[in-house]
Amino acid sequence: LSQHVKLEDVARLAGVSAKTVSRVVNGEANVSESTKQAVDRAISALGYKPNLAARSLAASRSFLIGIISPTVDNFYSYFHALHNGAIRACRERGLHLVAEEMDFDTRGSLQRLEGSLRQMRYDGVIVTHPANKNKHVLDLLEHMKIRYVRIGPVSDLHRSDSVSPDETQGLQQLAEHLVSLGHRHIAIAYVEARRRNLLRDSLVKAGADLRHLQFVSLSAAQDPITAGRELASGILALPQRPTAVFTYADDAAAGLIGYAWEHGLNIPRDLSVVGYDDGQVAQAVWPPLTTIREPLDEMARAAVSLLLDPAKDGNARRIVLPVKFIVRSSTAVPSR
Amino acid sequence: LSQHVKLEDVARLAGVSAKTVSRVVNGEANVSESTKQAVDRAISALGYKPNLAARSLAASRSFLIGIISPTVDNFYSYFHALHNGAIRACRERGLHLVAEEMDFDTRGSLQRLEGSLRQMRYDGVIVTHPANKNKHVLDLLEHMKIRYVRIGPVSDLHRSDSVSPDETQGLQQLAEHLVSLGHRHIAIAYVEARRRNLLRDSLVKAGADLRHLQFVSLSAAQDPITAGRELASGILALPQRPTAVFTYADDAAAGLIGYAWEHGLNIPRDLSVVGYDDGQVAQAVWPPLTTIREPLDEMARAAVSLLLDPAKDGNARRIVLPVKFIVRSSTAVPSR
DNA sequence: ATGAAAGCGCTAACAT
DNA sequence: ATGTTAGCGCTTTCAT
Repeated sequence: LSQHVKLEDVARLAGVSAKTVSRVVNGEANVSESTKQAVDRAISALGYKPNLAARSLAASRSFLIGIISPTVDNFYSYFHALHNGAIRACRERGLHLVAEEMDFDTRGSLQRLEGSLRQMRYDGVIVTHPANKNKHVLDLLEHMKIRYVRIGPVSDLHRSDSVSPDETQGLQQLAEHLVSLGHRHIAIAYVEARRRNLLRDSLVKAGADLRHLQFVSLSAAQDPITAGRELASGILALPQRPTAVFTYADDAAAGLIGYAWEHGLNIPRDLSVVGYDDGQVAQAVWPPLTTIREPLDEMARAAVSLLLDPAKDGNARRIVLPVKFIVRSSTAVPSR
Repeated sequence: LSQHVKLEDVARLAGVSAKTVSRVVNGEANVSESTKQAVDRAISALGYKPNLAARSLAASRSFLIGIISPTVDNFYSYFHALHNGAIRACRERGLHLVAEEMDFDTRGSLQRLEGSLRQMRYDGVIVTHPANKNKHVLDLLEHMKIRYVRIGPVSDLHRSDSVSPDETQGLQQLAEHLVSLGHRHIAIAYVEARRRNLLRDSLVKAGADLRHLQFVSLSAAQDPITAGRELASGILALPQRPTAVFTYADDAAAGLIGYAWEHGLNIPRDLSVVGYDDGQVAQAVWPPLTTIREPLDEMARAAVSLLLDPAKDGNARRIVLPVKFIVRSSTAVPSR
């Protein structure tokens, strides 16, 4: 595939003038069916996508829609928070952020992304979960020679610049918090083995007895609230009920807490609960959640920085930002 | 103010070449302090902003950063949902969405917006709350002759195209739901008088006795969760406690529910609760909230449509989309 | 129905 | 330190 296919290239292949190609691209009338087809064939053969900048300049329209909305700082969700941070970082540098939404289920989403990248010619691209783990997306970006930064926990660090949360310290603080409150029987509900292992090791380091820890694996596909309720039901049925539970997401913790109230338990008196994310839900439930917050705003800013000042050597750079452990009233001294 | 100030205009006023102006704009070295100042003066005198498209084309960089994130459908917040809808609607039409974040507190935010609008040359702009009620923003857009659509409830309908939720039907369903369950003493906690009045009238129409309704005004400035807790505390202290409460936001309902559990009340047995938004929080709390959902995705799509096909006559158009009333278990037959 | 030429507003490369 | 020239890739306008 060639790097930058132009209108002219298409015109040459189709054996028509550039203007005719332009007519086809813009769906103007006055094009015979036969030439239209010839042009369409040439376009898809070359993978042509019009250059947005050139188009905008000539047609004096931008093909961009703006949306004016307020800065929302508190109570946000993961992706929204990343977007906010990136928008601000861009603005400070005279850039703008464009969201490329991808549904990974749909066939053709990768192709659509490629088309979009072709025409937008981004200065750089930030890749979040789950695209940051998607081989096809990363391959595509590299093939198109587009600078990109992955955001979130990633393996193969050499592959590109990345910005990740560092959970070790936060999880250690959490472990010490629970142990110092007197918790011994602690349940860990996890989706990723990585985080389970980190927390397990932190708890042991904080003095917990490995034999008293319980691990419950949960599917990422499941709705977190339902998962939290099922988790609660499982825990309440246990002969030796833990006094504290860590869940992999605030939503799951919320489901757990709801189930507990419903069944006459009092949180945190009967069960301490720890969430993850510090999203909107963390403060909406009662009691508000002890949780862990990723520095999403700073992570997004760091990603923009990496994108904008190129590495001196060719090596992939990595920025690691510590998560923040937040104590609220969903954890307390166990009653037993 | 002139419509489209160009580099050349600045150059002429400053008495230098276009290239020199370009150097100043791009912060290149090799510009004497005196000419730099002269150029800067000319730039601000003319209100010059470089044309993004021209710049991109010449420099072969877009000044745009892309961010690839997944489609998130469930559990979203108001602005995020609007953005999602607009992003998709744009994509379907070969456009892209750029977020212009505005913090209305800061001085200079309007100027920044103006600069951004100048250089982006949006095909159209979607204006959400609270900017949709901001005279300065609307004046600016009109003065710059930029097509815009307001989204959300607006007055002065003649002023521009708009897309609004229609709450009457949804609130009527809510009113009938409560009355049919047997609720008579109902509290309405509101921020906007408009919505309070709508609900009041709906309740009366559904057969409620106006004398049994209680109205509690809340400040929009207050954190909704705290507001909900205070609301709960006020309601519990009442001699004649209502059997149902409507709150203006799910967050406030969440605060209310938390306070209730904490003080030994059972929701919905002792008190039915109704929220508004159907955001992430609505399903995270226990019991999940009976609430009202604005069709944010459709509203955003409608806004993009209005932007793209111009009105035949010059009249402002208005699209009204009904909200959806959603029954969950936070409302039930009163126990008394 | 199709083509040729000019130019959108800026920056790159090369002057001086 | 500053100016000149030639494009960037498309659409417009005007031919044919």
